[in-house]
Amino acid sequence: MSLLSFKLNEKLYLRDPQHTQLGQNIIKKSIEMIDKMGFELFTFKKLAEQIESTEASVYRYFENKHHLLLYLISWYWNWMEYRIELSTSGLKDPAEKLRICLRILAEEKKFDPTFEFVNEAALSRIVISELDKAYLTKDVDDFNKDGLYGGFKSFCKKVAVIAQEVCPSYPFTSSLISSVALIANHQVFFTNHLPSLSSLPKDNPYEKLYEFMESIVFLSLTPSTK
Amino acid sequence: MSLLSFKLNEKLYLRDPQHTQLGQNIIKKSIEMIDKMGFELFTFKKLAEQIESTEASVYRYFENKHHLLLYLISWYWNWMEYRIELSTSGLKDPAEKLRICLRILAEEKKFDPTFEFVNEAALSRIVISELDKAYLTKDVDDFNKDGLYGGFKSFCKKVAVIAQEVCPSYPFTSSLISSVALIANHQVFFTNHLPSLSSLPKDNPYEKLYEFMESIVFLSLTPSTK
DNA sequence: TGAATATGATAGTATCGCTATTATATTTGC
DNA sequence: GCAAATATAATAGCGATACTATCATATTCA
Repeated sequence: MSLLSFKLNEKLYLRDPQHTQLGQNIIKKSIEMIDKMGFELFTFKKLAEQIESTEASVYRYFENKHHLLLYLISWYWNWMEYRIELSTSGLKDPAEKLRICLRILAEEKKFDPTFEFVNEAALSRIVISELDKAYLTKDVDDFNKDGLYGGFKSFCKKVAVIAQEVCPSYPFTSSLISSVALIANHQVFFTNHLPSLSSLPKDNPYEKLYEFMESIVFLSLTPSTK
Repeated sequence: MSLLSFKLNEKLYLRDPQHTQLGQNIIKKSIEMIDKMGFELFTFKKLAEQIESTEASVYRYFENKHHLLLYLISWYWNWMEYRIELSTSGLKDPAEKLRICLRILAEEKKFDPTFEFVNEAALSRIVISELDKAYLTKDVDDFNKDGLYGGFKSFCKKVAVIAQEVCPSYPFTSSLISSVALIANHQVFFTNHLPSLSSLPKDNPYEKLYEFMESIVFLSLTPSTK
């Protein structure tokens, strides 16, 4: 059992998967499977076969596969926020803190041994390709009321507060940060699959991605001398 | 029958829906239905009932509902490109042309009587909420090989060429334009449903959305005096 | 008018998303 | 250590989805 675990919104699950062996298996294996086959083809039945359990047992942890996806995505943004806290605590200069946030957003995600049952590299690929499907749904208002998007919203809020310190007079901080958080994902996807939509190098796009994001954010937050 | 029609990639459909009454009904009614119920709940069976035809007949026009969605999205970006051509032809100044492109991207979409059987207002809402689902799929590479994303890619290319004229030395033009094209959609969605992620006013976000996009693009393309 | 083509009507299949029931482990509280 | 509570397994079933197939009937147009 991991030493650290995140307190995720209780409406994301029926039974907390972090606290049982079966639950952790569900998380671990579903990340693997969704990464490999994509969310559409992933089903609780197939998952149950893989973890040698039953469909009914999985349904005791999650209402349905969409809630499981929301759980994984929420976990991801909690993890991202936790890493930003780790890396910026103690620092004073907001511009420096903001650069660290952008670095963390832009960099390639690697396995974090703090959380044994989560493969963050695979999870980040899931977030890249499934994030919008989780949010852009007709149920968005109900889900939002239940706080199911808390992870992403809290992450964006945290970065936006720092950005606002960098330039208190900029009028579009929330939009800028949520846009950049999404851009980080989209541009990686485009680079890999629709390269004509991207200006980043296919092998290791991450450094240039950071430059791109940094220039957008800091040009916006640094009023030019007119 | 409309005077104008777009030449869409032939792999998007099995039989060209623009050229028959049934085909136009399929387009018209599917836009209405997907807008109302969302793509997940939309099925060919329900569509067939609405247009008083049969499931089998619909399948003679489109391989499946995902291809129909790709068709609609492709049509949308063709329409957007056509409007940019209309509005910028004859103009010389690339900065002025680029501003017009951003205006068209940011503005609220209204019914265009040139194309009787397409409700562009509804279609634009579909593009806002379903675009990423259409692109972020495991089949992306196959679809791309067949040219099914041609509409969006061609649109972005056209705008990127103009942007490159504004600032030939900027290294991220393709990324900038594809990002801004997506931002336009996401920010409208966020404003309506997840307002804490947006800085735009809920009633009529379009004017501020334009300002936001304009500032990102022109700050990036206007090298500051360092 | 006859041949080709488009559409309608109907049926069928495998899978999906989910619920229900009952039996068997496993944990825990006393 | 035992009974009671709880978690999981095993199995079945239901309505809907995403198609495919077949055959009959319109419509068009050569």
